[in-house]
Amino acid sequence: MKRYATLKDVAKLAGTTAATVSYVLNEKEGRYISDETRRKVLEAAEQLEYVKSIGASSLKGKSRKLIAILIPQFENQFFTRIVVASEEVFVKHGYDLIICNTFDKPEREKAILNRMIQQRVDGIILTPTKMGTENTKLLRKVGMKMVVVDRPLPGVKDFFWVATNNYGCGFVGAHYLFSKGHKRVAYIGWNSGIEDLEARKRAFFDAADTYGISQDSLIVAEGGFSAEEGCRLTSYVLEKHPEVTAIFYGFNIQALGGVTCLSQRGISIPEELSVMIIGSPEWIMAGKNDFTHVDMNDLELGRKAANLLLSQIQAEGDVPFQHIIQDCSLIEGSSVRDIR
Amino acid sequence: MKRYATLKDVAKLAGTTAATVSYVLNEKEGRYISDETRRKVLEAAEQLEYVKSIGASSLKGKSRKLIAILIPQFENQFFTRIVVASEEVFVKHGYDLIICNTFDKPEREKAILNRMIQQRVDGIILTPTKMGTENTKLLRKVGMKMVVVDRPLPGVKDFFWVATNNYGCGFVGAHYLFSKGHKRVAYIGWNSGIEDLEARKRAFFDAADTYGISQDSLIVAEGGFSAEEGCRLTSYVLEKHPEVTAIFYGFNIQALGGVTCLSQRGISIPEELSVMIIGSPEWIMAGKNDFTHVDMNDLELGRKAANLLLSQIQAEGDVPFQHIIQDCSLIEGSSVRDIR
DNA sequence: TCTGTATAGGCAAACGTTTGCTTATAAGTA
DNA sequence: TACTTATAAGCAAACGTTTGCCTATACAGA
Repeated sequence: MKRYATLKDVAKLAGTTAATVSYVLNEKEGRYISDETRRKVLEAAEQLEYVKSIGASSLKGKSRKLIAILIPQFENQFFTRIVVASEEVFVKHGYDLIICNTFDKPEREKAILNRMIQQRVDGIILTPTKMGTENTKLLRKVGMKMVVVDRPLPGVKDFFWVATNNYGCGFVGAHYLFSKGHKRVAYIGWNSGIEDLEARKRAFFDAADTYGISQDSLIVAEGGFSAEEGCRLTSYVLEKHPEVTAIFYGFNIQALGGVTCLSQRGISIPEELSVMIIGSPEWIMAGKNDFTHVDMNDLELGRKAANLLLSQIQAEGDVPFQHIIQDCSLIEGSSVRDIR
Repeated sequence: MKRYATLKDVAKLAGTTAATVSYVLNEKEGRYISDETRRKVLEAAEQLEYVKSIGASSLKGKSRKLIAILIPQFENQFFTRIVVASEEVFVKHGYDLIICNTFDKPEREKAILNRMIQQRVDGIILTPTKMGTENTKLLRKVGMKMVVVDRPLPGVKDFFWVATNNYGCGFVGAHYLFSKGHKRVAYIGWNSGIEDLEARKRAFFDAADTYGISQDSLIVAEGGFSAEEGCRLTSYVLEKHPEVTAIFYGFNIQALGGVTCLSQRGISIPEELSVMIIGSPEWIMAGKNDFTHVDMNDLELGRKAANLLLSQIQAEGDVPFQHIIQDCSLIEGSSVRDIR
């Protein structure tokens, strides 16, 4: 690889000094530059294909113009949408995005966060793993600008948080099912070990309660976060609890495996079984599919997170901590039968 | 934001010099360090929460450990899969990924590429827009390590290329349709202005030819790259050419809109109309969907691109240019009726 | 005692920018 | 003429690393 031209190279060709070149190229005011010099500098820079090194200029205190975003699941459209939406905001403000996949593994998260500090990024958007509080300790100590998305940092008092109202999502979905007369309902979920996500399940029980449905008629099946697990859990429910009339999927990746599994078994939705899902992956309304689901407005979540981070970065002093909890909305499809 | 501790800070606390600290922390051999000094340095670094600045060290000729990947459509799973797969490879080798969305807009591409040189990334993976040849001129001149993915750089002789055999994809899909007895078939595609992608359409005609089907019985409808356009084009075909028995979608995003539109119109697949699609987005086999399609092995494409870039980066001298063209495979679903 | 070598670590230049300080000329004003 | 001010641009330090070069001590062998 060839060497990049430096300010000095340009200066030499233009018959001036690096300082002058720097002033010309950065269009800094407060310094007098003759038209003649400006022209020569511009010409020389052009000819040598000069491109400044952000690394070097950031040494002098300039911003690196880099934002890092860490998400736990790249295969989950909920997160890729957050990325897309925030990227749009950042790019508009001249920032580039380093996107990393933690695979929900705490060690990966720790390693990546450390590298992001090494890169001296201007800010971080993070959906923490279950070790997030521990892993962000250093970030919080050095005062790295950070916005936490989706899941909170348990035990931490002050942080910027943009999230979905998980309890609300669970409640609105479950409520709809019960309102259509379903009494034997199974909740399929992810045993993530992440407290905040459990709210979906709690809401499910609470919604049942408002309909006077006892816990005994409710089934809960939890397992790993994958389509395969979704299929396995679904099969389990079908076999052990043939009496259920509806399944409530708390997580869209499991739902994907689950409903595909149902179709393959020839179970017709909603005639034989009703289905409700939290989340809005593309497939949910694609082609022959038309699932009733709870939308979390993923894109808006991403935009809010990006703007919150930018406001921190651009602020002179401290910005007061903020928690933005976004509500969800129920999208009615044709996967829930009215059995009243 | 607090100042990060520097080598000097650590050195002062440990009672030594920056040089020694650097040697200790980088575990460089060839320099004698007493256990006592090492201990003190490590302790001081720990205490001050020292994190090295990659920016500064890259000034001294060290790699920045950054790879950029530019894709044109973030909402297209074909590309996000390439990103995921290559990320895994890169991270394993200690590289971070800057992921950017060009939105298929040449100006964006140009601006982003320029910023990537400013960031002095170690290499770039790029799916070029139609102005790619022009926009990568500088990159090629400065000898930036680069792998082009999916679409070629027309007019450029030497570049690393990892792509799908677009002609092959078109042929295998079309061939299958004709083999099932379809004679009046519509091809719905994207008028991208990108030569290489046109191969899909050419293959469609060629496949028809091998079955002795004349051009007159074939329909071509082309438009923009979006689900909405897919729906519009589909409606157009249905209305203007009710005689078609099958639709061949050349691009998955258009297909999404198209088949959803078909379902909403109550047209049953494959009883009333057969459908073939190039690409394997998640929805294609999800839930009630089971579309016959042409798989491009997106993940493998990403892995190959990443490895090709790494081999360039790690090589001492020049690596011979390479074109890797990957074949596709037909996945049989239930969306094509046998009407022989 | 002298030389050689293994061990330990300091000093300072360099990487490519940015910017405060300084100098030099020309033109305007008292 | 002397003093100010506007215009133009050079010099060098600094940012945080890395690394070649040098110095110093200790101990071994001759």
